Amino acid sequence: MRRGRSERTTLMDVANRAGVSAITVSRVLREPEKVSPNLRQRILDIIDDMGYVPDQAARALASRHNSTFGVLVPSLTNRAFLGFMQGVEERVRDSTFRIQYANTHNSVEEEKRQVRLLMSQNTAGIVLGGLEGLDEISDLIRRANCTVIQVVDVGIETAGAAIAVDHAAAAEAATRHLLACGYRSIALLGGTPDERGRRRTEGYARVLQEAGLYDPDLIHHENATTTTQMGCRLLRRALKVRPGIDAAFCQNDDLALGVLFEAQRLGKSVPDEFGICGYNDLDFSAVMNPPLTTVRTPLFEMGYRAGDLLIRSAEGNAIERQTIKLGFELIERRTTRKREG
Amino acid sequence: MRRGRSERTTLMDVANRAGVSAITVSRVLREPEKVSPNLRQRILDIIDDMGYVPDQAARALASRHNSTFGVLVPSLTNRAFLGFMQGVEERVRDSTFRIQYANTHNSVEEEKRQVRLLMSQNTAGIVLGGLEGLDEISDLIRRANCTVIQVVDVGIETAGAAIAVDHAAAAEAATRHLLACGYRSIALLGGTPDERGRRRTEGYARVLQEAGLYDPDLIHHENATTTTQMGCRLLRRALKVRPGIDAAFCQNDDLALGVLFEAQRLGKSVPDEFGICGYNDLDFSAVMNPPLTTVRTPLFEMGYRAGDLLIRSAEGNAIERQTIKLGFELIERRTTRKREG
DNA sequence: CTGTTAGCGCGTTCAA
DNA sequence: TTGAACGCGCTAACAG
Repeated sequence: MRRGRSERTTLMDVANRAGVSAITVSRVLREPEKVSPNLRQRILDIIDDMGYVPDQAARALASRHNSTFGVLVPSLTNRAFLGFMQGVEERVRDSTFRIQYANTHNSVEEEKRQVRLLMSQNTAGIVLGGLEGLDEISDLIRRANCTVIQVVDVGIETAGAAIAVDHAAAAEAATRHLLACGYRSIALLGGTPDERGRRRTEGYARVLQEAGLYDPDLIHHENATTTTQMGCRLLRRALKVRPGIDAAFCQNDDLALGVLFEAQRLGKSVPDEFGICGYNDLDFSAVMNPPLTTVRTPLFEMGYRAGDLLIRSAEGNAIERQTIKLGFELIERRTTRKREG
Repeated sequence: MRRGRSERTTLMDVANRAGVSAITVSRVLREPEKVSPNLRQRILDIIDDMGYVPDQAARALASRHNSTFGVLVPSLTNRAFLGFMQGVEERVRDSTFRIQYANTHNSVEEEKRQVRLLMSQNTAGIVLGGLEGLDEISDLIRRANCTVIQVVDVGIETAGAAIAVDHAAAAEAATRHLLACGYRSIALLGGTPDERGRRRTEGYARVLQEAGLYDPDLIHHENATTTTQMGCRLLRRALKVRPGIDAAFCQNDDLALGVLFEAQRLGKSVPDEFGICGYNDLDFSAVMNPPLTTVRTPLFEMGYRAGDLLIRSAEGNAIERQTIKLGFELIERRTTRKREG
């Protein structure tokens, strides 16, 4: 039995054994209907017997295309991106395309490296889930020989097609809701402030400024991906700086979960004494005690639409520079009081 | 300006512009010290200016190797795998290798397809995070022309190197702990029962059988990835079938979180009336109210070690058929009573 | 339905 | 330090 780094079986090996030419074996694999049934079956048996696996590098080189999509996400630990990835998968799953993910760790440099790597592989299409270094990367995108779908915020100039959500407006809606519930000192808690986060912060600040309630000392970030433990820490920190805060708008539901736990531990009753609003409507949010008021972003759909654009483009449809704008929804549950009036 | 699917810039284009031969440009990229500084810089400038990106397919075909590792996980939604993936990343991050992930959706067929795809690309190494269809896949592994690291349970025959954890023993420890706390009717709650899950179930069943407390109607699964909402549903189902259950051993902490929420809603006090033990010690487990008793598995380290094996192997070290066995730890927190006696 | 010829873009090998 | 010739494994285009 062969083992380890043995020489690879090639198309030619199979062809020799079958007594046909290489192209016939190639056809059996790609256009089986063009080969007579008998011969086809005989070759398939030989392929199976020899354990032949086509070399994608050679295939990609010869045909000048590749049947995998690259999906770049800035973080693997942020559950928001998981919802997004599931959407892409769902759409791509029963096509002939495969997906490969890569993690850019919120780094523009890494993102550029990964985009280059994907381009180097003649990837059929790329989804860019991040939102950093847009200027630096748009040059790369323009030069790409494949479709690139960007997931961005509204109002951002993109080099190609894009899926956009208005994060600033979503944050405004959440902040307005907290005000409408009668909360007056609303903290903003978040992790590494990426572009999306900055836009949410803007929306939050705008509403509080209008209401004359803005205070920069209400804003707290840690430089890492959001976690539930971080939520606990941020609430303590916020309370230390401004003991009078009566609500928190969290940049992600996992933070909100931690805030709830910590508030309970501090003896603050939610929502009466302290209001919490999350972001993204993750799995656990609906079943917490009390259930979490949050902003639902169409994570899955964003992924699905991105996958759809990729596939349609790969099938030869021009998708050009369209930007698909998707909405959000404020889900009022029980971590905020009933609205006044 | 060039845009869209323009012809790709090749090594030859760069060489022509520089007035040198292709191989010199190739050397600038791979063995810069072998090209005179002046020429090197001039070529680098041209490469930059033309936006040349080497074609990995051609490179892989010519050199017969590739500098990316493939990491296959059965699920993206299971946070346990995220910890694992982070471990791999951490080890691989500042090497010259890149990582590409693929999701096998707990499907043996998909796993085989992905392994074939990776092999087709002459991937430098593969990590197999799943644990399904081992027999069917070991043939593929043996034929692989790259190192394959499997993440498995102890006692499983693997074709190559492996990282193993004794899931049955971990489940035994958890179940024994619940018994020691005085719980007598212990439900087992889980998602899609993969091989790991089956082994945990075995460990759980063994301990309860010894104690004369085993009852198949205590075991509940849903055929999907575990979620917090699933935890709520499973607890209700378990209580409907056996109203007298006084504890739950959950196959994953997110289930345990849901079980806690649901128990609170049902007015059951945790840990006095109802005990909960989780699995994996996820981020939120330490800060829940009350904090979760759980089994900590070395997810990050498993990934780190897998990445390490891959790199050492790619650097030419023989890593052969070793199996690295890693331990687990029962973390006693407050969702279980103090042990009796 | 099957085969022949040519070449994808690069790295290896050997020579200058 | 640089280059020429060749081939990696496969597919496109055209023949038969």
